[in-house]
Amino acid sequence: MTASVPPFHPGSPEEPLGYDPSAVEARWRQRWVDRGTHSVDLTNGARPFYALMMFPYPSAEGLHVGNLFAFTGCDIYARFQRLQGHTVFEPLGYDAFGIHSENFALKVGKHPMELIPSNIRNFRRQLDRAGLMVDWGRSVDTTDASYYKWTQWVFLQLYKQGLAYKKAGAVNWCPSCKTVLANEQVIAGACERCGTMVEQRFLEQWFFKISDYAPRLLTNLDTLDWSATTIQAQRNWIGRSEGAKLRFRVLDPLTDAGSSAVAVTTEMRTAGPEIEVFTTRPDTIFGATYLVLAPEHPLVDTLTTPMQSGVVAEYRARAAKQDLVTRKTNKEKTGEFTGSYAVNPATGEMIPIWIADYVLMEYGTGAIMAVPGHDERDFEFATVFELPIIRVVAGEGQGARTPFDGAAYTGDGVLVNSGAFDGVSVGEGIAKITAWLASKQAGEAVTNYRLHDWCISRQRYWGPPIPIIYCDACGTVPVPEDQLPVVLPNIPDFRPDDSGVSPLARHEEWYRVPCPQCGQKARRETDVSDTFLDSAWYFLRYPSVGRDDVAFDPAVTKKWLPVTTYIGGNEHAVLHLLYSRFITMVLHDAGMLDFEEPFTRFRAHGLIIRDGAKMSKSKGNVVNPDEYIEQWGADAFRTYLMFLGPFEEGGDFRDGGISGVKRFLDRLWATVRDADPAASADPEVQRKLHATIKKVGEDVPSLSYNTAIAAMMEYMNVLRKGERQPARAEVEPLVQLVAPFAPHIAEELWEMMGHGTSVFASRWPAYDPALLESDTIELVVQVGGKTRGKVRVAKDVSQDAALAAAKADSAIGKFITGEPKKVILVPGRLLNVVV
RNA sequence: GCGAGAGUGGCGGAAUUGGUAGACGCGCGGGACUUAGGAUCCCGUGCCGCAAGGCGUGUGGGUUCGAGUCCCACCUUUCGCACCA
Repeated sequence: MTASVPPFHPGSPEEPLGYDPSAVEARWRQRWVDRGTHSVDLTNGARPFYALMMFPYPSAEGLHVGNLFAFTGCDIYARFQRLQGHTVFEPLGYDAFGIHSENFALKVGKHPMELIPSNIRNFRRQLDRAGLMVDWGRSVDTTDASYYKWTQWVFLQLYKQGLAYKKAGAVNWCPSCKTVLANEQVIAGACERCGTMVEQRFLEQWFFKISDYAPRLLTNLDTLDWSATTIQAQRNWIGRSEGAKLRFRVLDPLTDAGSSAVAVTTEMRTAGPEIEVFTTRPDTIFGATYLVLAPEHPLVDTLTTPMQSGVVAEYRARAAKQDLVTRKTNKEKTGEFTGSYAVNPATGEMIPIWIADYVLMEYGTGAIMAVPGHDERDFEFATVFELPIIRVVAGEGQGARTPFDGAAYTGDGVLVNSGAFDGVSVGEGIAKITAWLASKQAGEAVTNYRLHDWCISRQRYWGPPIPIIYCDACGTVPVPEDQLPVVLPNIPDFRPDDSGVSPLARHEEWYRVPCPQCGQKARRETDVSDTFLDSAWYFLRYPSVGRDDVAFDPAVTKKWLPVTTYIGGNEHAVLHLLYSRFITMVLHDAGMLDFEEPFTRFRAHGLIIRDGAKMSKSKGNVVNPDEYIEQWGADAFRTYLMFLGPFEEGGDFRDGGISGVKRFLDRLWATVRDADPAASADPEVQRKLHATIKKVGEDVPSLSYNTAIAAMMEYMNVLRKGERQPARAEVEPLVQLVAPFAPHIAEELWEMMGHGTSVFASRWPAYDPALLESDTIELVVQVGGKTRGKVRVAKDVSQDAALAAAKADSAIGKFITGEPKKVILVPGRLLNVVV
């Protein structure tokens, strides 16, 4: 915690008599616990409202302002809903497994099992201090066996449905650290910790078949009340694209090897295999002059001719050695010819088959038909290797022979050099050519998704062991549900080694177990699961915390789920939210949930920045919430965070700004203290009060916290204008409006005004629409579109009367020269006189 | 490159269906109370100008009685995805 001390002025700011935030806040923290204010009756609570926030990773650094910003925003929303008469369930827990904790533990030389509990204690202290309405009786800690028992159970449900399977997948491997790395840990092809160049390894991994759910995950998005940016991100990630799968017949490599002069005709019968490609542009098939397979494509061995086998093997080895990130970033085209040819089903011509790393095994079929005339990447490749480029689409002003000007033409147009399809538009051509090729058994229309299966294996220590046992006789056997949890053993040597498998694989005493089916010697799966699995179902657990016999109780789940409102960061727009939706759908399909979308409403909050940059230790601009809360109180800090800017966009943290919010709370305190209990409300003040109740009541549910606070400040200025003495009736509702933002002081003031129960047991004040308007208004007068002044007139003034009033006003009248050409009256707003 | 968003005072940010641009707060200036003020309270504060007035929402056009808001072109910038065929 260096360089994070904000430049406070020495000495505490002076507070109005009696207002000591730390004393007030301590008192109410205790009362809330004593009175059980935040523990919810899940069985009988009326009008259930599940307010969810994204649970934090309990780091050793402690709570980040970003966390507090998100939690406060959620808490305000939840407290507001409570004042609306809902029974609000606001749980919070800890997402404490994963590579972050593990790496940190390795760095400081402590064991995560010792580190995490102390981090959690510190988090809990900070969270309590912030005044959140959290029901701590129902918290979760993903690293606790009572929780991950059910995470393992979730895995088994997927396994049962055939949605969990094992296959070899590519991972990043650091040969120096001897460990698997996540893509984010690879910086420019090197390991982020030691700088060694990272390689690719193929390891057997467990996957979840989320790709089966791609169409549903996509179409359901239309039914969700979510932030538009989040929906968009999911759409892009799922990446639906329509096109065709086309089959290219391969010429027999043995027959044709080395005889490039052979005349190939469509009549030539060959016994070779077929290559399937995916394309979104089947209309351009007449321009497909070669095929490209991913280096990892299973057909490469069969296709490679003896003459080419040396260079191909070398190229494949190089591609395999390269890490995944660099391969996808490096755009220079490389590749090798396999020596084989295929037949273009449209032209009947012989085209060469290449391999190149710009074709990815994980997308489509791992093979493409290259149309260099109309695809930029293929154009680059064809240029490098001098392959033929044919025009098959002509845009405006182009013809069949228009040369390419150093680039592919990817625009719209009509087909040319395409036999019977010449003159057909691109759009029509896609459908017609697909149908034509389908009639020749050479392909069919398909929809492809970018989303690929979710790899959940981690060759690491700090996670829930995957509940699988391998038996020589019975094969892969799931751990029976009644034998869960598979407890993660406390081992001192949890550092990964060069074996490429989890540290647990070094512990024979742990992984040697009898087969649950036959009793013979067997071994446990030694990989642990991805942290995203822990968080993909935690919201199902909260209401059922304490139940050791089920993951989630059907009755309580039916009452409380799906989540009413989820508020969280858009950094989880894709993975966490998508995985949660997937797991929910799977459990729904298994008949365990009666809904298939877990989060009815989701809102993404913005990011807090400071000095124009994201807060980070390396930039030295991190704010320590403890110091601010100590200095200003949690109420002021909460309100200030919300006042920085629009909640959904984030804000710029400036040290000086909090004083304005604190002053507002001080004035609120003084106003209650000085209020005259007997006086009746001043009509003008009351009008403003009702306008404020309306405004705040509209702004809070739309998360416009900054403008809600501004409105309350504005009201305070009216209330105390010229040091007037306030009437109690004028300030009492304001205390209720402030309550969601600054709950401690609101409780204290509510009590000071003689209420025996919590302000949160009161109901949100109502406003009287009749009080909002007065009989006269200030009408803005423009002359020729320029504002010249304003006149006070009756609310429903006629145009003529308004014009007369404007002329009568000397400051305005002098601009009205001659007879007006046109007069526009916007009732209640303005008058524009055109001269 | 693709997708989504954002450009408004010294600063963070407000602005209903197109209808007083700059709410609210910070900062700054003046005053009151004070031994004192970095506390509190009051008043002021977009820019130019003594004033009348003029000019102002990234740039250039357009629509309109009237544009921060709508349309066209462009510039800058943030975030996400990125050789996705």
